[in-house]
Amino acid sequence: MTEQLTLADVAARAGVSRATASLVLRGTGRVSSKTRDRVLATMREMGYVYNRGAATLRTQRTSVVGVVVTHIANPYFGEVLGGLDAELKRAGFATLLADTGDDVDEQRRALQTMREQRVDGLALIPATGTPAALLDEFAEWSLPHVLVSRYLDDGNSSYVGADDVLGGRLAAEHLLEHGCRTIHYLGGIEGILSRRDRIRGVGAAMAEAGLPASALTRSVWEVSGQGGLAGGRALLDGESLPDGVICHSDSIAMGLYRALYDAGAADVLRVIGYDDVAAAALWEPPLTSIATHGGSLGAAAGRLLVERIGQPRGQVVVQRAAPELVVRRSCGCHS
Amino acid sequence: MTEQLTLADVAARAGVSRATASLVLRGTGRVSSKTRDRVLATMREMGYVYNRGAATLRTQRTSVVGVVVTHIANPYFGEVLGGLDAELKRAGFATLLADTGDDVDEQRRALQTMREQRVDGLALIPATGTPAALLDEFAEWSLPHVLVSRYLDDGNSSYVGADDVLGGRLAAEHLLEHGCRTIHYLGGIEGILSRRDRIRGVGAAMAEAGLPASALTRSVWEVSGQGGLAGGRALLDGESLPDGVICHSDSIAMGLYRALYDAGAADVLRVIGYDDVAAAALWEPPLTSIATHGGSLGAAAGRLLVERIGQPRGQVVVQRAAPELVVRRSCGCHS
DNA sequence: CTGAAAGCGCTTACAG
DNA sequence: CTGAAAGCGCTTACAG
Repeated sequence: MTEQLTLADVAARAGVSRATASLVLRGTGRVSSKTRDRVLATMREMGYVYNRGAATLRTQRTSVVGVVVTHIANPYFGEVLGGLDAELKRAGFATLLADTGDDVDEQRRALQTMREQRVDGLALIPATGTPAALLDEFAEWSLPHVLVSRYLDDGNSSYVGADDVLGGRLAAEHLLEHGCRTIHYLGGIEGILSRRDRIRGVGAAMAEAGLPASALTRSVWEVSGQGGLAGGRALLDGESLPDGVICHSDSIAMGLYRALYDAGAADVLRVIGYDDVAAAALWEPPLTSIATHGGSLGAAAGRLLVERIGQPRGQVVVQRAAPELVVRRSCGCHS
Repeated sequence: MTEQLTLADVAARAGVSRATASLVLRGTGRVSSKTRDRVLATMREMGYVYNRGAATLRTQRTSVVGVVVTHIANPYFGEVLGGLDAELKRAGFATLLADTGDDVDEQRRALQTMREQRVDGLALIPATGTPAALLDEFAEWSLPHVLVSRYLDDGNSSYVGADDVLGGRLAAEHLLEHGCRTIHYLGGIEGILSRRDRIRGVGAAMAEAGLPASALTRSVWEVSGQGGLAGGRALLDGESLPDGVICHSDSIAMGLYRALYDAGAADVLRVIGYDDVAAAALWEPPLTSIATHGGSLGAAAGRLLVERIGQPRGQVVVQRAAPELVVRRSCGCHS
């Protein structure tokens, strides 16, 4: 920031032209190894720091990727973000982060910043209520991007997420094996695709087991411990309890258990959570959950994005990772 | 990325010079409002996007701030990061993120990236084992920075964190009120300042209560659920149990409870956690914890950093936010 | 294998 | 109140 040592300074000291110094810096062949070593040594000795921004002006590449998330503090998204960041770093990109708080206007502002900073690509967990038309704008800007975790169906964007239909099915099938005849799907925001898909998977498994559609009930709650708590209380206040509950997230499952404990009825329900966050295994009872492996999902998104930055005209890829049922005890299994 | 519409294009269309267009863009007075409106309208109409990188080359300011953390997926750091990001955004800075995985070498690389990107300032949660000498380098680079959550005592850096001595004291005093005569401090990494400070606070409170130094024991475990689980098992395997346990984090407390439940001894100990993460209130028993309010801590760090960027020669500020004891039931209180 | 020169898109004194 | 010109620190054909 102060010194502003430039390549010209290094070149002068090393007795070469700026062009040669630049060639050495970028490792682009065509320089004798003797010269290279001398220049490199000079750089180190002078404490030269590459000015990436200046290079950007010339090359039109920033080596920065935008990552726009809905809620950093959410442990699951934290895992996704960790995997994403690691993979981007490996490919030589820095991560420009923005948290939208799941607000569409805030997201608009974040995207504007990303454009002004000329990010080379964008990983986006779209905020609830994002119009699919937003993606057309990306195409217009020719901004390579990949959707993560939440899908917007414009048929034109790459996406990495979990196979939610399968996740719902796995949870339901396990509950059915336990003999459940009625299942409640607890929580999640109205209208989001992941919830619809999971419920579809649950419904399919139940239909195959010969259960009527009425055997599957559902309710909408904020995706958080508080949402689960409120949902759990509502469930307990209802006229009849379902045999099993599939929660939209582990945090909802934890809130549900809080309600159950408060009512002195912790073992009255078979419960399955979703995401398999770190605390799930520690919970009492240990939470049976659908693992979606946020870290590797983020890493996959990172790899895909890097690929798209390399070939902007490449194929649209929609990747749905198979989730896994992790059986512990909240479903009624004993280990 | 493609179009590359420049200010010159806008100026030509609006019939003014590039200089005037630039003045309009930056809102730096000296332009008739008629001209301003015309230029602004032209920008909108043409879909012009400011190229911040180009401006940076001239102004030497990037409007980007580096945030280097040890572990994004940690829910507590996620909260800190959220508060930090919100505050930086408010001041017009974008956040360049790097996760070090608490590794010193990775941290070195992250800092190099931050320098190459010419960030205007830096918020750092230092990795375990970071030499205090690192901070001298920052001064050398004249890079405004603030340490967050973990202190390095170089007497020359601004810092925002929780008052750990007080936190330890609050936890101990509450346990003492419950009649505890022996206390174990569970987990945390050997040698880190926060652990030392908390233990000091615990020790002081116990001494004031007339207890001998031997009444306070401690053990070192990784700060995670797995660390807590291992620590809990070790505790149970020991010859005698303490009356109360103060955990270095809520995750450790959760791991401890897993060990207790597995041993069928969930209520044999009075337990206090640390951080008061969202799941603490849902836990069974609801976790009494020391709240450090990660979000507002992050926000405070953001404000301080913005201030330092504005006045690099300003005072060094060390801010220790007072933590609060949140009483729930794991300590033995009944609500 | 190396050097001279133009140019990336802005901002900022300096004239007028 | 507005315009012409220099310059921020790089990279990249193009000569030699």
